[in-house]
Amino acid sequence: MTSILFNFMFSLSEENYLKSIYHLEAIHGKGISTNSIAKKLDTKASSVTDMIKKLAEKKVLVYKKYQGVSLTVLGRKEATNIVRKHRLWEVFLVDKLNFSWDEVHDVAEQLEHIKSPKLIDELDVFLGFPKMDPHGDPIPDKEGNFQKIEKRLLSTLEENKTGICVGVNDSSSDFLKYLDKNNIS
Amino acid sequence: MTSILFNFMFSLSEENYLKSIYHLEAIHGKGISTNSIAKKLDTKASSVTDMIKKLAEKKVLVYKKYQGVSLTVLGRKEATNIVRKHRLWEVFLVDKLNFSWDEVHDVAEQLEHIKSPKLIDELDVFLGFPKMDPHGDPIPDKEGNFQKIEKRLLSTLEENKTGICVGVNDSSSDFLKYLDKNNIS
DNA sequence: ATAATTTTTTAGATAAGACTAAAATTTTTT
DNA sequence: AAAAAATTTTAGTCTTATCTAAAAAATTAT
Repeated sequence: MTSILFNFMFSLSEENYLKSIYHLEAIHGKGISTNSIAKKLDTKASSVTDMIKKLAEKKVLVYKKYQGVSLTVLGRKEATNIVRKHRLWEVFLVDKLNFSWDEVHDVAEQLEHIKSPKLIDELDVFLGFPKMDPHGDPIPDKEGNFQKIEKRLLSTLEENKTGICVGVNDSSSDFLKYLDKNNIS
Repeated sequence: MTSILFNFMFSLSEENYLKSIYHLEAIHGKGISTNSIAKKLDTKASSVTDMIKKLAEKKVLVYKKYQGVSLTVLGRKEATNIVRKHRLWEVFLVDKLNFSWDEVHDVAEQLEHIKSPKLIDELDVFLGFPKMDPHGDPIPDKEGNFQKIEKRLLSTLEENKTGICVGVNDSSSDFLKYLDKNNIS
């Protein structure tokens, strides 16, 4: 009685692979290695090989043995939509349910897999079409477009100069608490 | 990389079994048959036997071969919490996201499995501690208590008498549309 | 350029949750 | 109270997504 997946739908696991590859491509460009995916998902390289074969058959990525993978247009569209859902849910949790920014990640990881186009579009309306999530990352719109935000590392900011902190790279609970203690929000 | 379940947590499938048995007990009392569970979950009796053995080991129900099952206190607590989550999400969808009452069921089926005590408690606060879902069914509170509501069938209502429609037994989309057409809301 | 190391893939195994077919048990009918 | 029918359980198989161990290929070092 495990719920049915249509051809154009993806399992929880497939979605997590797509999202990870998407994030890795954003940093390292095309041709993501098996090992880096394994590290990101805290799994074994052999598991990754199995899954990317399956995802290649589903036309969401291109795979050639020993040469890493790249998302197709379809795969990137799918991944972007998962990111959109994740970030909209984070806004909901912080703006409406009194979550702090260091608490939202695990719950959003679950909520991002809920399948209902109407749900996410209405959530977008309800939240007032936010452009950024609580960590300062951009939220893709329905079509997958989002604004790039000019960001630089706090460590490259000169002493006594000021800036607006719009996001963090390390969203671990510990690091976010450290920022709170130093009045960076 | 399938997400980890702690001992006190239940898989998607386990939760669906608990919920079904809970609903069957509400109608038929203790001692729910293998076949009735199979029908409710649209699965095979042999699959049910496997699962109820597993759930009996986890102490959420009592099972004796050929004699059906009954929820334990722990099992009922777990099931009630799933029902609470389902119905709170239904209220959210209707009150905040412009869903109509005939659209909420499938999405709530997914949302009810999100694991986060804070999420559901804050959602309860955000919605103003609703006592009823959009179908007129009671929403259990944090402790699992809820008010029983006096309900009778519309078919037992005399002609030209009026009443307040608080719920439906058949929540299929077609039936709910039929009600809309006849101005019953 | 060959040896050592690292990465990736293959092969085979496992666990959860479902299935089919057949056996066991209970219930109903006569 | 037997026989027939229905229900439930067992036994064995399948799929998905994982794993370990070993083989293959690519990369790095000497």
